Amino acid sequence: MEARIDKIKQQLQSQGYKLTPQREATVRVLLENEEDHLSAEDVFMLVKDKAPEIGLATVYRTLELLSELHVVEKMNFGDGVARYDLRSDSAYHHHHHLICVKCGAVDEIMEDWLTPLEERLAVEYNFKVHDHRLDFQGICHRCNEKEAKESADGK
Amino acid sequence: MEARIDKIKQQLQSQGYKLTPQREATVRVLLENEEDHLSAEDVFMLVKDKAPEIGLATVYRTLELLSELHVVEKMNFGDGVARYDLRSDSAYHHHHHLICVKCGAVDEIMEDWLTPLEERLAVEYNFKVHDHRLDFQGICHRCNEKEAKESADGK
DNA sequence: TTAGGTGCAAATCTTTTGCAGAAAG
DNA sequence: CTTTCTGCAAAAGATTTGCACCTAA
Repeated sequence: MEARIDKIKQQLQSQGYKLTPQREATVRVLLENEEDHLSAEDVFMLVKDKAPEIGLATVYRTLELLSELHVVEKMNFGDGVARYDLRSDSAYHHHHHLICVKCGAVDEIMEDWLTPLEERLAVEYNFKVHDHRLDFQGICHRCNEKEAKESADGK
Repeated sequence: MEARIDKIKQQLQSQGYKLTPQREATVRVLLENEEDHLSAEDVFMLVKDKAPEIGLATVYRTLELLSELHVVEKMNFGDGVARYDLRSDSAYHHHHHLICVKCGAVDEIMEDWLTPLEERLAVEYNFKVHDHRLDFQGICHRCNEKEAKESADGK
């Protein structure tokens, strides 16, 4: 974890930015919640535990900055708030979501399924892909299992 | 076009809703601009030509209603506004976007590339897919061609 | 006549910005 | 010192809501 923070510090410094205590606290929250897709408000509340004096505007500014540096990915699931995800090297470009319409959970899958499609896009549409995003809406394995269990119980 | 409006009228009526003049004007704007991905504000301004007395709130309410009925698809490209797309039967479920990071254009491709992946999701992740969304960010064919031309001109 | 619809204005919610002071090199 | 950063409060934008009136079965 410290190694990853150091790396982000270097990324910031190479562009003339500082890793201030507020930014570090924000990054730590993202690191500690890598599984989730936190909104700015979520991050703000978690950061407040570490640094109670921080302002929401600073969180927004930090997330925006990290987003520009491609340290986090800013995304939008259509619920009116932007969500932010730490972008580990291996996740880069191979990062899809399974969004459960029943319980709201967002799971990630890290397989790289789209490279062949991107090649087709270049050839057939003359479109040079920089990045992509693939989300599936449906019923997650937890809800499927729960339902299977309930109907087995004769419910 | 009238046939499609009739169909939407039936969809509304089957749920107890009416196709009012305002709603019809809104649907017509969507039909006439099927290639685009209009924001609520865009729709509002276009609808005003047909029905100047309409209010923005009505447009929002109409788009929301049509969205619930799956007549339009509400989506979000990360620029802070929701965009709405008429959902033709054939487009249903096979509707991907090519978003140009240079000029901002959003093109659509209608191929069905994901069915095999959805089968894998069901088997490997026990995830039952209802819908999906696939967006590519990159450079569109227009920008690619323009750039090719400019470098050919020795620019 | 009754439920559904509408326009308007006000309210709400997320995100951004201006500014004066604080921190870091 | 000078640039970058911060917190606060205000502003901005998109969307939603309350309400009184309207309209069609």
